[in-house]
Amino acid sequence: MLSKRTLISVSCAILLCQPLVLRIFAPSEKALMNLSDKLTKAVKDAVQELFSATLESVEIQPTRKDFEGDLTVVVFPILRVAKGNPAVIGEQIGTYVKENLDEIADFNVVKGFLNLVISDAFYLNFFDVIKDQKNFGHEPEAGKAVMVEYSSPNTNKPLHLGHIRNNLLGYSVAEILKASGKKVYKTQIINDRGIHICKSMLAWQKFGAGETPESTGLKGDKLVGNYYVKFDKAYKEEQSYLVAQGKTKEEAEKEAPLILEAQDMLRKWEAGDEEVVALWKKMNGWVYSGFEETYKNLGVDFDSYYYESNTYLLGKDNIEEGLKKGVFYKKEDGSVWCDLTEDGLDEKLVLRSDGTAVYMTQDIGTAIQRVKDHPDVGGMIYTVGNEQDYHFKVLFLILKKLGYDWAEHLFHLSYGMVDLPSGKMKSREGTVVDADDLVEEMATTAGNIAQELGKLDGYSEVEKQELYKIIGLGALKYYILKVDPKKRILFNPEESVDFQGNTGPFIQYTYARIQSILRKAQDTGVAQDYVYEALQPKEKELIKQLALYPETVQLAAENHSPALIANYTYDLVKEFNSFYQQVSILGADTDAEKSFRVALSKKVGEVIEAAFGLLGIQVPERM
RNA sequence: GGUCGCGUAGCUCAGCUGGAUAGAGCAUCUGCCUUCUAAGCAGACGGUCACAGGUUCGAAUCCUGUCGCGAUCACCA
Repeated sequence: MLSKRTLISVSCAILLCQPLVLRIFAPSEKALMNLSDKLTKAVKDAVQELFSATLESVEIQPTRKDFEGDLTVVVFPILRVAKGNPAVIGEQIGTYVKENLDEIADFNVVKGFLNLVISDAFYLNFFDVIKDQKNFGHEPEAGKAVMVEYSSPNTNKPLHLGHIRNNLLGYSVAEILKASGKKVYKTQIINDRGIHICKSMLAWQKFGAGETPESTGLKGDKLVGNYYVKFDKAYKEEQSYLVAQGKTKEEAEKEAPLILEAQDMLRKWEAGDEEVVALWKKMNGWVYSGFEETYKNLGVDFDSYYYESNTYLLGKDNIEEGLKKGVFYKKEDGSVWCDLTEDGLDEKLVLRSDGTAVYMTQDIGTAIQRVKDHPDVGGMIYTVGNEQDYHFKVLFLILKKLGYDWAEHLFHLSYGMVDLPSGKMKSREGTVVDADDLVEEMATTAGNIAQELGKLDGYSEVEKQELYKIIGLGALKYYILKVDPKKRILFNPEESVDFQGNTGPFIQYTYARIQSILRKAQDTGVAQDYVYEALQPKEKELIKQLALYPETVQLAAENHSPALIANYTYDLVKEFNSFYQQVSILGADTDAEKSFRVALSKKVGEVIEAAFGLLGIQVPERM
């Protein structure tokens, strides 16, 4: 049920009450809307007229490939109001619908399925409507804004493959929501304070010998990450020493000088100690510029940043408020709790007995602060791994209890872990797949393949490198985004990501092919206008697939699932390649055919580009 | 142990709100480049949809239970 929580309840409602294949979202696409509505109405009328019975709803689905037809009416549910043989009833309804709707060219009945053939004229008309439409399938902004939080890294180590999934998902879902008609704010919360940050600071202070990104040539986040690892190593050594002296493991962990020093540093930081704060600023600055570079490489961006160093004290006032409202209660020791047992959850601490905040306190405060900062926000999406499912369940419930209207529209975009064949990635054990390295490797692989194929004559070295990066990133992003976010991903660095079949490069390749045709069409002066009447089967299939784009965008937004966009694009591209193979475009027999096919190819290219844009994947002119 | 999620072809994944013979890609095998880019197309092979019940005219899909994998159950974040 949680996964059904959605920010776009309006469009959701539209989708639910119109379970039809062809659905409309822009006024100019009325042709399609009319068809699904008309068909539903016609079937109802048929049942009324033939059987004097009233039908509540009509189940219509796309006709399966193995049967003749475009849309199929399932007859079985109709049997409830009209008793009889499904084949006969199907035949009767089919006859009625064909007689009463111009768009229905023919029909056939197989078992309880009434397959309807839609006229070429209808499809041609539809294509004519969308042909020159900019932003086909994307809706203009309307209603309340949505805030999408993603990335949210710690500033003590570089980004890795896990962050990549987070970033790609968050960015893509944000873009999909925009396309579905939402104003979106992309944001993150940067975990820039706390004991873990002090660890790398302390290690740098002790062992760093004044190293800087400039002096070492290392990216700032990498440099700081190294010191985080160094701290851990030295800390472990101290522990072994203490254990050798007879201390227990737990005692050693607590009493090692390094950890005590780090804790001392944290206290100083919280007290605003100038020297510590200066060091903190310097090292965080290094990390931020390192992150910026990675984000830029990945092609993701943000509209605002929230820093935990600013927000970690937030929420206490809200706890006070909650106490007054009776949402929370205080225990004898002064700690504050929220009782969620009636909701099937536990009691949750929201303020420590010493009055300090916990993670939950902060998240409550930050959520409220965000809406204050952005008054048009009506909901939020948190892109955070599924290990925090419980945390967000509790957070959302508490915010609801506190009575915020936007709390009804919070969604935890929970995703599965990215694991290696060896198991979990562990930064301390050096088993992480570094984000920058991976992006670079992907580009290198793309370059190797491209060189073998040798189709890039005339490209400069710079252009080639740029292209390799587009393809490499395309492969990586598609590989990650085509999987349902909920599922965990097993990533094997030994087996490189595919570049053939259901992959990003395959789709990019198709796009490049289309551009090649369009360039030639331009050069040879193919006419823009045409009069076309009879569609080839492959042409029809392509138009049908194009027609699915608008609803796919809405569905992806509703389900917060880039995977739906990826799958759609793959289907479109497969359809196009099949068409490309079977039907000659520039070598068509007549000018009308040629013009129509060029226009069709152009539109397919535009939709590929738009859909891939929603995944954050670029498309190349050649490859 | 409680709670949540996942389990579909050798591998990686689709399968919408229950509907027709469960679909793709990779891998293996067969064809197709003197015609628009072969990162392609066409085809073959491959599945007790984890297991057992139930609801239904109809279940991979919904319900219950079992098993397996993962996550989570802190005055950590």
